[in-house]
Amino acid sequence: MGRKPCCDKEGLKKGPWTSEEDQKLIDYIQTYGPGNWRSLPNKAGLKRCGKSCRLRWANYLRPDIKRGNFSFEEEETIIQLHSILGNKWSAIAARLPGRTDNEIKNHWNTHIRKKLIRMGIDPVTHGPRLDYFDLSSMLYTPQNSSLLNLPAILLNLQNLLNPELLRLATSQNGIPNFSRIQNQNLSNILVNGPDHPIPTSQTVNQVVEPCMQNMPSFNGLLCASSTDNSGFMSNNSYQSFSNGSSFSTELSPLSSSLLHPIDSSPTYLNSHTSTEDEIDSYFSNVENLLQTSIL
DNA sequence: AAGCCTCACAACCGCATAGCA
DNA sequence: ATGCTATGCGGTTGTGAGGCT
Repeated sequence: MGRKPCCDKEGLKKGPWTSEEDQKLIDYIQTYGPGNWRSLPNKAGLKRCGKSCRLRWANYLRPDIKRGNFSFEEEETIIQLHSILGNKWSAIAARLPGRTDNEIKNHWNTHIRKKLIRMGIDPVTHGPRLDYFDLSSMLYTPQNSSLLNLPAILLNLQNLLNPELLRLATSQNGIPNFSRIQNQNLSNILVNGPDHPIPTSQTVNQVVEPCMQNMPSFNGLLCASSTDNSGFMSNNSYQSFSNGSSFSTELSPLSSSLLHPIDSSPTYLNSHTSTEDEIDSYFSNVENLLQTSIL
């Protein structure tokens, strides 16, 4: 004997709910409570299956649902939880009062996922994307001497680094020839960001680790910063950069202080929308600038 | 103005699982 | 222990709005 369908498909309405249907469902649930979803449609006078009623109530009609745009803190929380829980939308929703799993899932797929991709972060692993940018040509062109590598690396880290700490680190650690480049306005790019943002690259993780070994003060430089919803880097995201794309399995307390940016300046973490053409153009400009700065 | 395209979000579908008889 | 049912969950699809050509 096969499993009975959750509801009799005959004569049941599908598709968008009308305001009359919504009102019937609200009236019924306010009077009797949700109770048995299977029998609810008949009792409430709805030609819908119980599943559809439950979904409509849970995702749209429930009085405690928070509508409207996701805040920066909410997005940060989602990213952080997703890095730990994966696509466990209901578990994520449980930690975001007023948000439904469906809403979070949709927001992830339509907004957050794309933002992470634009930033060069794999939305599945929360580590650097391996298929997005190949900086090896930039780092190892014949014109490049090895001295070019670190500034190039740092340019690509500008999304991740607190500029003040970056300046401190570069001055304290005496990166060869870097001060000369700074004198030629490269520091402005590092600190203020270019007109267009650059995403984190596939090679960032590969090149940062040796840097970190040589420069212990780099640990702790990675920071989250944003003043609006346009750009962000979650704690786990930058943790994953700093420890080789693995992250703590222990969920840190989701206090707002943890999520607060170190620097509220909107300038250096500038990840507004950019096309791949713009990104290509940006890298081309950076390469030219570096070459003219050093030669 | 019309057709096409893209995006965001609501809703659906099928599977998993908990709970109960 | 087993089978059935209701509910929960996550992936996918459908639809409408807005932008673009």
